[in-house]
Amino acid sequence: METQKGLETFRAALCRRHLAVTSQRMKIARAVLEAQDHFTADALLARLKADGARVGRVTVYRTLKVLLEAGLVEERAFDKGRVAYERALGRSHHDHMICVTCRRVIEFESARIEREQRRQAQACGFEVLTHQHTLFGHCRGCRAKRGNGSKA
Amino acid sequence: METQKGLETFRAALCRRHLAVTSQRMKIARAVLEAQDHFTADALLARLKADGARVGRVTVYRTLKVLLEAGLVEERAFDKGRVAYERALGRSHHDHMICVTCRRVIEFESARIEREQRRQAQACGFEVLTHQHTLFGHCRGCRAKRGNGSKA
DNA sequence: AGAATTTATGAAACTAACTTTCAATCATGG
DNA sequence: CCATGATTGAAAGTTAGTTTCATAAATTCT
Repeated sequence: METQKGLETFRAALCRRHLAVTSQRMKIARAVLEAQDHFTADALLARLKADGARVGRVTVYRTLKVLLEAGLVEERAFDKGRVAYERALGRSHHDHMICVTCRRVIEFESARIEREQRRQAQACGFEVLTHQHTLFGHCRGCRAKRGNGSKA
Repeated sequence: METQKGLETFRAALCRRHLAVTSQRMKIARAVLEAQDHFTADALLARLKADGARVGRVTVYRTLKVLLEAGLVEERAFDKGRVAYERALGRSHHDHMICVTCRRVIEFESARIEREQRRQAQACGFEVLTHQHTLFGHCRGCRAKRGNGSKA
């Protein structure tokens, strides 16, 4: 499974930063690498606790930072005031559409957009590390339910 | 000036919502419509207070919400945990590159990206209301200063 | 005009999402 | 088995934003 590769990368990241491989850190990393969708730090903590792990909020945040810098998770700003995390390993880069009604998240990918984005950055002498591209609107389902007929 | 047109739109928005045109609301709207760059709600409040206006935080937030729904300002999620606002009137839509070192904000515009984005949304039956496209990285200046030579 | 009713305002209290602090715990080497 | 240093997490602090509610201002009624 991909998780194993991720855990190795995580170990290496800890090593590079002279941090010990502890059971808490490994548990958090494993939970993150196995996550199937977006999650908040607090949701992650809750899940770990529900699974009987003895970890604190602080350690979760600290470990997420390491995972982030190792490129194993990415941060998203879907809702204001809170950060959503998303596993980055084993998934191609993608962007998001958020339904403002039902909060559903639809992923999309466009090589054309990525290419044009790279061109734009290059023109400004800007080196892109990460990016976020999010569309907010109404998903098909919510449009069907109402507000669809007249205004498009 | 564009500000006048914005104030008219704001008045109309207040009217539509059966809200009175008060001096506080007008002062806030004027400050927003005259803002040249991105600002946070608290920074706006501080500026108004510095200018001698007697307004409270609550009224600022409430008024920003009206301005937002009237399309006169847009929200941005540049830094996590805080919302930046940006005047929307009299400016064409644009996206941003944020230098993670110096926090400089560079604006860019790409019809090609907008078009492709619309295509992607359409393919999913998604109706786009707003979007945000932000690149995080190193600006030309910060690249020149260091970390440029070897790694690209 | 003055009373009654409605609406707006903002200080203070609250909340949510983190972050910082620090005493206790744990691991490792000697 | 003790000393040293890293790790942990509870509790306190911080920040951005929201809710509550008493007061103030405006509007309507008579």
